[in-house]
Amino acid sequence: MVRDEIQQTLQKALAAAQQKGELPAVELPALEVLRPKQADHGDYSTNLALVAAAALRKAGVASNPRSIAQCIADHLPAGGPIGAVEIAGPGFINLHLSVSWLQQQVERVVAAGPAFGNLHRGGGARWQVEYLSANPTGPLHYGGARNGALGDALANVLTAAGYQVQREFYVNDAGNQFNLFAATLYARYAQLLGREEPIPEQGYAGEYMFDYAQKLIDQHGDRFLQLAKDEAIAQLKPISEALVVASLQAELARLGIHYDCWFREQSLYDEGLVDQLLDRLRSQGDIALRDGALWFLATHYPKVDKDEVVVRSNGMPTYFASDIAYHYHKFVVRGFDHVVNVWGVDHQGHVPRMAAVMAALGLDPARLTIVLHGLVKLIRNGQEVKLSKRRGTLVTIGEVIDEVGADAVRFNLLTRSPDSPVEFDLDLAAAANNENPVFFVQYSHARICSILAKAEESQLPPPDLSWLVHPSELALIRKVLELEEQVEVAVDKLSPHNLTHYAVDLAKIFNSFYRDCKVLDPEQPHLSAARLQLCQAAQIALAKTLRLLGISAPASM
RNA sequence: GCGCCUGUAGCUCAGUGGACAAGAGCAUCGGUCUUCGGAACCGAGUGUCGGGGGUUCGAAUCCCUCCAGGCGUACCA
Repeated sequence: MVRDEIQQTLQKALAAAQQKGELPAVELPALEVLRPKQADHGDYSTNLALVAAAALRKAGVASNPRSIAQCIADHLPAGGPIGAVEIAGPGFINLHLSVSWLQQQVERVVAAGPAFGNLHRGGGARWQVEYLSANPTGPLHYGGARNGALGDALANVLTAAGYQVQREFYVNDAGNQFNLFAATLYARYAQLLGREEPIPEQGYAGEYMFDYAQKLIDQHGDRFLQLAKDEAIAQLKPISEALVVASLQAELARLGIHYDCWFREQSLYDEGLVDQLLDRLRSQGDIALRDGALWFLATHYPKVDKDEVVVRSNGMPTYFASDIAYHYHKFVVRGFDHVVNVWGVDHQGHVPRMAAVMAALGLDPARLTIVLHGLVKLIRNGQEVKLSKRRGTLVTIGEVIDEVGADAVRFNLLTRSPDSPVEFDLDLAAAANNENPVFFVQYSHARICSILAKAEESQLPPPDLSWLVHPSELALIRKVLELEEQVEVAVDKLSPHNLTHYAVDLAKIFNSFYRDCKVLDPEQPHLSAARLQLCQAAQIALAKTLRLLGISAPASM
């Protein structure tokens, strides 16, 4: 990656200057390579001299940042990525990339192809990303789209960065909600078959329950009506779970989301893992009986101010009991090096307690990262749409895709940083359909593909990249190369939202290049060949960015 | 009450210590074009970076405080 190379080069120049005694050998903080906002400040810059001057001053040595900068600049080698060097302002060292070096990079990008943008940071470490987990009690409401888009893009980015990533959906099929779901389903099933059967109190009133019930009838006829109600519901549970999971899979596939593993909460009970771990924690003094309930004493661990019930006084375990077993399963049974859980901020209260669970299990809490994201407020007709699965007033992911389109939904949600709350106005999104940045980006991609396709008709000489000297050509090369840094940022922050902004930038810079530089010019075959290869590089970078975001990169539209 | 998050252009949002103009998209206004796909390009205007105080050579960015909104603070998930 370019920035790493620059960083190392600067480090060496500094060391060389210190070794020769031209600069005092003082300890310095980590060297920062910056991206100046202004183009005439170079491609990269560093405040190294300013930092060094401050350190010297502290050590009692008089110093001048500008002369330190000059000294470091004098030790920069020629021939690498660095071209012109300037000392500017109070002592910034501004670095311009060398033109010939930039030209060569185009070939590197094309040679890498779809692998361009991949990094070797992960070293194959086994990571799991768990996202969108929910009760299997119906279609996913729109808020889930943000969780899904974020988790999925995160998994893509981590994979590109060299981690071995497993995508997981945790199916909460063990709790009260799922029992209620099965009981409701039974009632709807009976009703469709003509038997009077009220849905349970607090049951799932949504219309979609009739759809599930109809599917049951299609597959199993009326045979559950022959059974006693309790027995029927018990038998219905696994069948209806499979039904719901299948429809979740279909709904999520429309958003481009696929999982490696659908992990059933109930399996943790079936295997006895929950009991086993509660026993273990009890014997090590982290669980105690209080007021008839069993409590996990989270306050034994740092930053936690509340204990948490694991088994209610009525004998029913809470979700938290299975959460303990679940994370044990992730780290110990399956041996993931690191786990990322993507949660809505409404679960923020559990973050410190999960750290306590990790510690109690003898695991390093740093191996579990919880990415929180703001909730989505859906606006329709200027009014907030309240979401409730139980009352049946939900707007599903599928419905929003119908209105706005999967690519636009993902792009829109991935433009925001996870921290920020989102107000999504359906009318606005639908009305502004053609003005959506996602189409701008996709259009640019289609345009490049069209040029590449057209070029196949013409005979061109082998590309000589030294023809690429136009400012718009060089700007495009720079932007293409930036993808690697953008992937790194996304991994560091565990948020891919910078990539949507990068995609818009890249598309814009390509469009300017397209205006300024005619690619296929019969009069200039050598220039055409070089520009064509640059187009290939741009297509590779743009398609890769979109792929990481989970957005389609159409060749025509 | 306490904790976490958010407050940046008319709207939707980036930027979270660096440079004499604070950025993008949309919207608005003006221009380009006999086009390798005009779903394009070029240009213009718009900001008390929620208010106030502080730290720093340098603050939208760090600290304190206040205001506004969201979420959390259950033997719910």
